[in-house]
Amino acid sequence: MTLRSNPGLAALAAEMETHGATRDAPTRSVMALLGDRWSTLIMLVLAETTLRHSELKATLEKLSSEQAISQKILTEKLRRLERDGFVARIAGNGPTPMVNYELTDLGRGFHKQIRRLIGWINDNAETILSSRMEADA
Amino acid sequence: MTLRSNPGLAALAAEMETHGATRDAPTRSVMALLGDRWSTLIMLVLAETTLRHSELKATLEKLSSEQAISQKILTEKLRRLERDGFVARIAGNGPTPMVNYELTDLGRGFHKQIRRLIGWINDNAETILSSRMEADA
DNA sequence: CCGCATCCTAGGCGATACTG
DNA sequence: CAGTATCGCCTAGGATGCGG
Repeated sequence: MTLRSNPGLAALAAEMETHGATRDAPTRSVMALLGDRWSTLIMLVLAETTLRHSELKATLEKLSSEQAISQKILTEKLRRLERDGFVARIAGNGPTPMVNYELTDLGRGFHKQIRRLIGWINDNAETILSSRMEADA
Repeated sequence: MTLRSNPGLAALAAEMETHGATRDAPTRSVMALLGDRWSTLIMLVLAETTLRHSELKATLEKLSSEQAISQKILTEKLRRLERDGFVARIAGNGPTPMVNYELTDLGRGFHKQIRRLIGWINDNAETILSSRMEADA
């Protein structure tokens, strides 16, 4: 099974090698969102309702038993999701800051994929857990 | 939209909070595989063919334009995939080491999910890239 | 209320050298 | 060939304080 005989895999691998520069294939950088600490959870929350920055932070705090997200990271993650077009940032123009975040159509599409993925993992959780218990024994 | 009124999200969040201890819900730890440097690529390769450790390393090197995987990391990743039951390790009992790795049925199922995910990202790559270009401008 | 700058820590990852 | 041990880098993430 050489590289030459398998262009499909090579193409996939090439996509996976890119890291998010403007013109790079987005495969790897988008998949990285699934692995990081907050991005997925942020999208799960925003899929339910549009929220302001502070409300979003509070909601994540309620949902997160261990630790709250820092403002810095929340802003960072939202910026990144906004850059990719998954989240829209709507700033009010009053005297006091008032910034709303919501999923775009693209974000909703991605959210569906996330839910499907979580569904598969849940469907196979028993198998995975029993494998772990056997391995750790 | 309180936590109480939204048990579905709370359940999802709870799963996402766990980190891979033996009895934890596997959601988060499995999603983390999608984000790391090598796990996904390893599964893409093993989905095509069973390989020995050294062959796998060589294949990953060919596919990876930038950098090769270190022996240490390859072993580490394989151990983890094996623990979760995605990969099977088949050691020969001859005088010279001869260890084959292949996907399990569970691993093949997971691989299908990965391909589906990559497919969605590719289908939406144009949108994502144009969003990035606009954001970076 | 929102975001930025600074400093800090933990963990992923890699290079190298060494065993059976 | 397969795996382990040691070392060091780099970056995601967190704590805190300031500015608009």
